[in-house]
Amino acid sequence: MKVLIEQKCIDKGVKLTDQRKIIAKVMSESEDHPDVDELYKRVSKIDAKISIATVYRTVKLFEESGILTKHEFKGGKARYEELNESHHDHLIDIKTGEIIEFVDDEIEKLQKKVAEKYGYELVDHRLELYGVKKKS
Amino acid sequence: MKVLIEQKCIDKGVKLTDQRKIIAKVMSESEDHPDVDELYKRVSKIDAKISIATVYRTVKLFEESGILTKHEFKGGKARYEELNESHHDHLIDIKTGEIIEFVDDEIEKLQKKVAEKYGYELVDHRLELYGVKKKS
DNA sequence: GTAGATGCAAAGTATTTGCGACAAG
DNA sequence: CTTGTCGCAAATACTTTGCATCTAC
Repeated sequence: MKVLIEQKCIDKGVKLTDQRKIIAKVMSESEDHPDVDELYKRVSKIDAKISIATVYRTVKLFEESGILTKHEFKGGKARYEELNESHHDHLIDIKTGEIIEFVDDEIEKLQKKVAEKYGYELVDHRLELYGVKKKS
Repeated sequence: MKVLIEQKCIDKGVKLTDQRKIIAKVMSESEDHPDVDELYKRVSKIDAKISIATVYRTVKLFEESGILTKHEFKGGKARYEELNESHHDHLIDIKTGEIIEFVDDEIEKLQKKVAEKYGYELVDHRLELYGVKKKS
């Protein structure tokens, strides 16, 4: 069963205000990777009085609390996605903007190996593939 | 022998103004990945009258002409690097900001394979490793 | 000579912040 | 109660652009 962001806030001791509950709900229900503007539009439908400053403050707070993760894909605004157990990278369709999530254990291993080769411990990484759909 | 950016401009039919020659020279001589501000500082030492708007316009032009490449590493400003034959990715020291360039053919191949698995032709990619130096 | 480049300042984006009012625990 | 949050508008950081002038080819 999916753990709601609201529950994660409680678990992590993040104070729950009405605004945060709405933002949490909207992000929990989002299957895509909305940017702040899009998220603001969605929460505004539920409560038109929420300010965009609160949305910015909240996504930042959620990110720092390990609830959301921020992506900055090429040539776009920052987008947010719920952070859950399963790590994945992204394949972006440069024509349509569609985003496909993928996992490749072998690439993960090789990344760690590269970092180690240079005497580093891998703390974070970013792997994005940009492609166009092949005609089949 | 290293091909200067100025020569690349001639080859690609990019008009060479005094300002562009200076920016080309500074980038050709840069071993690092300067952001626009840093580049502006460097060119200002040669010609203090160059405006930052010209620097912005020029890096964009050079990027579109395939002479420079732009990086937007996590939590920083856009940085530029000369684009040359050898593709490479980056390992960034999150403590010092040091950037190490690396190549891993196996990762490259796997990326292409992942894209193909989803029916895409890989057009571009971004791979960045963020790490901390290990005590040896 | 002319299309395109430049410098300047103003405008545009995305995001952050100071502050007084307000609400969660 | 009291600490932290909110809404608002102003501020910031980075980048782009309109316009009159200038310059490479």
